[in-house]
Amino acid sequence: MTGGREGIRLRRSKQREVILEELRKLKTHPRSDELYTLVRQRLPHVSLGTVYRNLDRLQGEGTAVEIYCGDFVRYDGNVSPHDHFMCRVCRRVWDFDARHGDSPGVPAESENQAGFQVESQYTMFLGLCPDCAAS
Amino acid sequence: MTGGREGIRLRRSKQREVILEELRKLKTHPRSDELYTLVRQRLPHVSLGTVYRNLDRLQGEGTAVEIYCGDFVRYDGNVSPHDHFMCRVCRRVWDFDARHGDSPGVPAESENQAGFQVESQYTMFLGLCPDCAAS
DNA sequence: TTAAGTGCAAATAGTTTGCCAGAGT
DNA sequence: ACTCTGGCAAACTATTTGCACTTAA
Repeated sequence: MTGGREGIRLRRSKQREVILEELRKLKTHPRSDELYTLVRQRLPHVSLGTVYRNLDRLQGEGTAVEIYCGDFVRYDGNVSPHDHFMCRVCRRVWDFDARHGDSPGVPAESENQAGFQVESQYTMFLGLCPDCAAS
Repeated sequence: MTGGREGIRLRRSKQREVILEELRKLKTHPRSDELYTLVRQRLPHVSLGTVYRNLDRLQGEGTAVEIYCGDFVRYDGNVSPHDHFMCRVCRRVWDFDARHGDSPGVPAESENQAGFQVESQYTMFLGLCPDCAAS
């Protein structure tokens, strides 16, 4: 198993490479349009559609993570399990460490609840960021 | 403090009442259009805009909770802290109990991280629901 | 050579909003 | 009466998609 779908030979592309590089550079969990602006500085002719198509593919491969923020989606190049804080005012997202030593929040024991197969999980903390709390 | 904004005298309305009743009847965390369909069975002339306006208001008052599912928002009439499971295939959402006795997932100790004020939190579990796992 | 990937623009779809009529206090 | 609230439809905006052209392999 290579992980790809049957019968489809995947190719690399400069665009996808740059998109992933720029995403990984950031700690800010950018929106698609923010990433689009950055990528365009290196590839002036990329289209927003290409950014969306590749982000969708990266997340399908497990190389990027989508963070749903209500009005839009933010992207995270850090795939390792970690949690997020979202400011209810400016809607920006930060990494947030709230895990205890004994893996809290893990589904009750080993078995899944009533046949639900948990593949991943995340905790979202909501509140005010330092900037918005100050104003 | 009544919780309302200054200078605005809030009124009750039949529409909002019915919307909240229908929302609370459900365990299914409906989308706006699903709720719209239900409410229209009791109030045939409600508009989708009214449903949105009232759901927004209910969540602003803390009477309902928005669950971001990517393409759309789901609503939950259960305001008490609890977690959710979302099926990655059908995108439906269920309540999910994964909390331990010692309040896991709470931000590190009493103080907030670097000035971030946590007001609420939730954990989302992602995976396959029994229905989609079977197919 | 061949089909995956892209650029572009138009289309989609969930949600929001302006406006005026209607209703709660 | 005063003004919050709703109905309706148009507007908005993030995202998706069709199509012809490029390009990796």
